[in-house]
Amino acid sequence: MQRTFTIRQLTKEFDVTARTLRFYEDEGLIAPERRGQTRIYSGRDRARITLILRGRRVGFSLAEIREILDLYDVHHDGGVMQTLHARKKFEEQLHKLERQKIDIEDSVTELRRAIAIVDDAIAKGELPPPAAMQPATLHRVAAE
Amino acid sequence: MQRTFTIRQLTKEFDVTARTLRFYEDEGLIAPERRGQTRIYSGRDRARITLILRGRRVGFSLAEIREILDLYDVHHDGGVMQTLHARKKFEEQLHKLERQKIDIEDSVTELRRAIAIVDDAIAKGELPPPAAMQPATLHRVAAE
DNA sequence: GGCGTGCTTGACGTTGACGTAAGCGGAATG
DNA sequence: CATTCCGCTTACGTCAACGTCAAGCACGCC
Repeated sequence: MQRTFTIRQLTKEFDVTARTLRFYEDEGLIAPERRGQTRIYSGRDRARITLILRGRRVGFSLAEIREILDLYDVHHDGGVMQTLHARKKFEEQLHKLERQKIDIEDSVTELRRAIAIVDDAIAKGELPPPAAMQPATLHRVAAE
Repeated sequence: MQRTFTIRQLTKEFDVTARTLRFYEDEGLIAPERRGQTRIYSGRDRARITLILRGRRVGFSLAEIREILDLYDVHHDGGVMQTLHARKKFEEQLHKLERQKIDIEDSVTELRRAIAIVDDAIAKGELPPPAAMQPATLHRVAAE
């Protein structure tokens, strides 16, 4: 099992450009070692990249992602207050995510409905009835 | 029950600025009527705004949102080919959302774990043990 | 008629998240 | 030894999604 990674390996694994990884470093999100000039990424760096990219996919800004990463870095110098503050921040992120989950589930059911309507129309009469689906779906949303 | 809305009503309801709604109009995402100069938003416009904002919250770009809205607008002039194409697009969006849902669920369980660790540390010995949580969580991710 | 208030249309500014181009430093390969 | 790959840095460019003025009309009201 490999303990360190080159920048190329990571760009291929995560499908991002080297520019992106260097940018994240400039922003202080990761801090790979150097052998001379060359960056050497550790497993920890790799783990952080995983978090960053997943955060990105679910719509977090880099600033928010930085906050989360910082929370994981609360170490020895942190008193109880610090720890409690971290806990609060974690919960905030949690709530945001759960809200997003609901949004996604709503969107999913809506898309399933739309697909079902399309399938129905195709199955029945080749061409779908003119205004069958667009008012139906949109006004259901409007009703809420 | 009211059938039309002013721009102010909608900005308050959705907590966005008027600039944002006008911007969406410039981008062709909504098309309110006019009484003279003034915009009059219909229930359909309102429904589309709901979709736009929900899309935004789950991380879609306006371009992607536009695509989805366009799909709902496939009407009378659409043949079977058009309809099938729409169906395909719907399914693409569906897959993207389901992928995001997994990302979110992963993040949620991770956050819950982190919170549990914090709580544990607080409950046991006031100050959390120095390097208890940060390597634990980050290396679990790295292990995958 | 003057005043404020709300809505309008430009046009330019801003922020985040990178892309792109130019040029240099090693190292490996023919 | 010259070339060809990476990789590095510095600096400017870009695109999306609005924000922020500036300036103007239409109105209701005192």
